[in-house]
Amino acid sequence: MPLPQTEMPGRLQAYFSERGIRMTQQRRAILRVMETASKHLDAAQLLRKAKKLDPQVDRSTVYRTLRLLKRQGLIDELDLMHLNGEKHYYERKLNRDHIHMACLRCGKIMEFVSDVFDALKGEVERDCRFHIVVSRLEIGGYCAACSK
Amino acid sequence: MPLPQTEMPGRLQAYFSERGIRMTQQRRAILRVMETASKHLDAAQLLRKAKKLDPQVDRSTVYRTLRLLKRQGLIDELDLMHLNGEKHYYERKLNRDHIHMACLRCGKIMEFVSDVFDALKGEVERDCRFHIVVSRLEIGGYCAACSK
DNA sequence: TTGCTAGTTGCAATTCAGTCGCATCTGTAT
DNA sequence: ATACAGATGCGACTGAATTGCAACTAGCAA
Ligand SMILES: [Mn+2]
Ligand SMILES: [Mn+2]
Ligand SMILES: [Zn+2]
Ligand SMILES: [Zn+2]
Repeated sequence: MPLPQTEMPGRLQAYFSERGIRMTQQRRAILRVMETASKHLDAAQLLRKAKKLDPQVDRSTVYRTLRLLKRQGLIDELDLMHLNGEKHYYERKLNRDHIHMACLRCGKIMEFVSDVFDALKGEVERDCRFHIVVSRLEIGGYCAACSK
Repeated sequence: MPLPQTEMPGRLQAYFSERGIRMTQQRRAILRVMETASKHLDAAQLLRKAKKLDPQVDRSTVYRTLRLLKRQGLIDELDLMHLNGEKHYYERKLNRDHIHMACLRCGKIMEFVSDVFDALKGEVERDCRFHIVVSRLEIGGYCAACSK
């Protein structure tokens, strides 16, 4: 009978074992938060949520795990226009890349998936002979509600 | 006979007077550096260069002027994939937006202008009814030389 | 020219995000 | 069970950026 923590491993945990990356209590908590997060989290929010699953998680472990997840290409790092300080935000990398729009007035963050974006990346790879690993398109401006 | 500092005002200085923004010795130095910079500068580099024109320029004035230039839409702020610490980079906003690519191996920064990029921004404005003020597409990956 | 004043500056202290060194601990392979 | 590479917690630290405040000055009006 498997332990509760290892039941239904999320995709991030699955990647870790596939790639032979060591799993720890703290990483389990952090990965679970990243997996179930509904929105972009900064490191402090991630720490707070992870501590609820395992009070023993430390800030430096959060940062070290974020670095690992970035290196593995499992998460993306965002500025979200640094509307609120210099911190960065993180989200799971899903199948399809998306654009982020941040409203400079109300702070709302919107996401947008676009074939044109994919075409643009294809153009860069082809015309610049540049092998893309990670891409971030972040747009600042005014949302529909704030535009008028 | 005009003073040397006011001869041939650069475009940034011109914008300042057009918009009734006060001009100071320190701002003159900072604007001149931004105008003549051949590449993306971080705040510390900008400070060093500005000090050569006016040794009296202070770090906080550099940051305050950068904030002003950003608010006025005269410069863009970049991460350049934070390849070298958490600092940000700045460049004059020119007529045409461009994409930044950063090689994760050799650190080279490349720029790329693309109609597809412009089309993508058009799509965002139209489909999301989002009024774009500033946009940043930053790509990390491997340049042609480093790809093989 | 001369003052006036709102806006700007320098400075030092401060905040804040993120990193690091090291002793200790633990996941995993044997 | 044991060994040990690798991960962790802790606290100190770094580096980027901000701030409060007294002093200064650009730009304007008299
Ligand atoms: Mn997102
Ligand atoms: Mn950033
Ligand atoms: Zn809005
Ligand atoms: Zn390269």
